[in-house]
Amino acid sequence: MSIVYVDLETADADRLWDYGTGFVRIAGYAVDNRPVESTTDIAAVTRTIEQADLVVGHNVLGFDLLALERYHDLDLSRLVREDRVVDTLLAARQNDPPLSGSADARRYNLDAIAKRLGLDGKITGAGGTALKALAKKFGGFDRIPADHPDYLRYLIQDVELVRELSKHLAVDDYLWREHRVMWRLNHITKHGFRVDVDLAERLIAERQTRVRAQKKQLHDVYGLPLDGKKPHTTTDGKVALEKAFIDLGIEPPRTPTGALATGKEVLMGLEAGHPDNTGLVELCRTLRAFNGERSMAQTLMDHAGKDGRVHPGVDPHQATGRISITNPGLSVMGKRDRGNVCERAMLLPDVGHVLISADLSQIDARAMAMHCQDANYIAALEPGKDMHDEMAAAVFGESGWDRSAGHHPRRGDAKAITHATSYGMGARALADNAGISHDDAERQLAALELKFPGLTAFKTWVRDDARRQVIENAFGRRMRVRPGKEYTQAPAHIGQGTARDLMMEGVLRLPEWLLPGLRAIVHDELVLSVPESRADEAEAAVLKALQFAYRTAPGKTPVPVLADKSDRGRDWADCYRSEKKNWPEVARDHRDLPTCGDSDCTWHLGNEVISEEKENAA
DNA sequence: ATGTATCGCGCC
DNA sequence: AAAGGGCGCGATACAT
Repeated sequence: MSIVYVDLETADADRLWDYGTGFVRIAGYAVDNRPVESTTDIAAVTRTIEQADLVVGHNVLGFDLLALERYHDLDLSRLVREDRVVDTLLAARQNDPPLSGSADARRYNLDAIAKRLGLDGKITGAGGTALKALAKKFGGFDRIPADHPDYLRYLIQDVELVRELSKHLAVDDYLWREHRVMWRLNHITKHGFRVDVDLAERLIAERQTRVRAQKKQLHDVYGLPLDGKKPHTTTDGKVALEKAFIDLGIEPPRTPTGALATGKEVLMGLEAGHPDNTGLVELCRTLRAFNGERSMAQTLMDHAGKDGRVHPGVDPHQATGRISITNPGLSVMGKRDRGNVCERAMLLPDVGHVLISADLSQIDARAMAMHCQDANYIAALEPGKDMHDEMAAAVFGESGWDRSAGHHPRRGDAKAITHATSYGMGARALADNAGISHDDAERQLAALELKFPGLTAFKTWVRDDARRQVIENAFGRRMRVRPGKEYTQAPAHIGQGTARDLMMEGVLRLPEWLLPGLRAIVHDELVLSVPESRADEAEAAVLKALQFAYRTAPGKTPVPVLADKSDRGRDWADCYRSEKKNWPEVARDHRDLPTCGDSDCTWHLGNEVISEEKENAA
């Protein structure tokens, strides 16, 4: 059994996909207990890795081995398939799971882990690690002399840290599965998502025009500063806004910390509360329009490489295991608002391809059902039933609902209640969320406890279990719960964490030919670019992979996992043209129209501006 | 100069 | 006693 510990020094890590030959500069490696070697003969190290029984390194599946695969023909697929890779980053997270929240994000770099284990941390230099200092001194990571003694010392120390660290990390079955999962998902990074650069640049220009006009209005009418990107959040801007509110006879709204609040909810609340105060309504509307301006087009362009694609990172760092797609953050692109959903039109299938998408139905609820085994809850998730209809019937009664005619009249309220049952929402939040009275909310929460006794008992159990701080989901993922937050976090982590792994089960079931087409994963949704000629076959294969029955253990009642597919899209927004049929502009076809009669249309706004300008000129 | 916190937008 | 959870990104203010 030979183990190779490995680390690479490369050009700027952000340029993995478009740097070209020479990206990998030096490799450091050690075989078993032998001394660490460093070399610029990357091909030789690649062969050493391929021949090893096991290769171990920090974030190797997310970076180093991807680089060797891209530039040095490493057969990574085979290494992973044969369980011959241990990524110590993935292992560290399973051994010592992260808390939720940003405060825990820095616990998993090699330096921090080493120090926790009582080992020496990384060599430091001026302004951070020795490596950063060198890059600064020589003008870039790719300009550090490959034989610089500090450079080599840094590399060698990292390999030694990895080797030492690996002795402290357990490898369980879940972790082997996780390596196969991440190898699959990293196809998203590897192939990238094609960007409609012309459209992005057009949207950037249109936004600039809009924002300039809004800033001028805020300046002229209320005295806000003109400079800066968000003048209303600057100190001077807040002073001017507070004065504006007071002049309008309104006490300035505050955030919990006492700062001036300018968020959407607050402003809409003010508008609704003072409909006759026209000056106030005007101010709130102007601020809301300005707040709503985001720069997704700019973000996409910032991350687009020479290949005209973005290669987002796929990071499973969340406390529940849920996956973040970052740089750019595709998981948070707009979908609910009419204007925002069209931002997705900037993302395209490959040439000759279409985009397809499929999402899992109420997957968090199914995850809870598997764990709690509540008969009523499982029954509500049977194929052909609608969870929210069943929930509405459970709490509001069957009266007024004709099952054969369609949805329960209070299905909308029930959606919030489904979440309330899983995540420990209180009566107050439920009342706000569902638009019902506090008393009603209390009654319904109590009714749910009776209707779903198994769910209630499971939540009690897992809250208690979470006092050990680390709980396990159905697949064996370990998740940390913040002490004191067991009541809400423990059930939530089970729901989200198991939902995550049910989606990954689907990912593992995808046929290999589809993997290069993976473009995004948004928690319960997969997006793929597939050849137009094979779209039928691809859709069938994706739905087959994502749909199965799952039970958490032998003898337990299985719960079906169900999926729906979207439309085939010529861009990502186009995938949702049926789902958003009230917004015709979501469809790609609509963009090809020379004009449309809708004054709020995203695509034909430009025409209108031009005609207004013409009128002004005349 | 660099890192952290806060706010507010967005997503599931 | 009461309690929805999990995130990313950008702009700004502030500390070091």
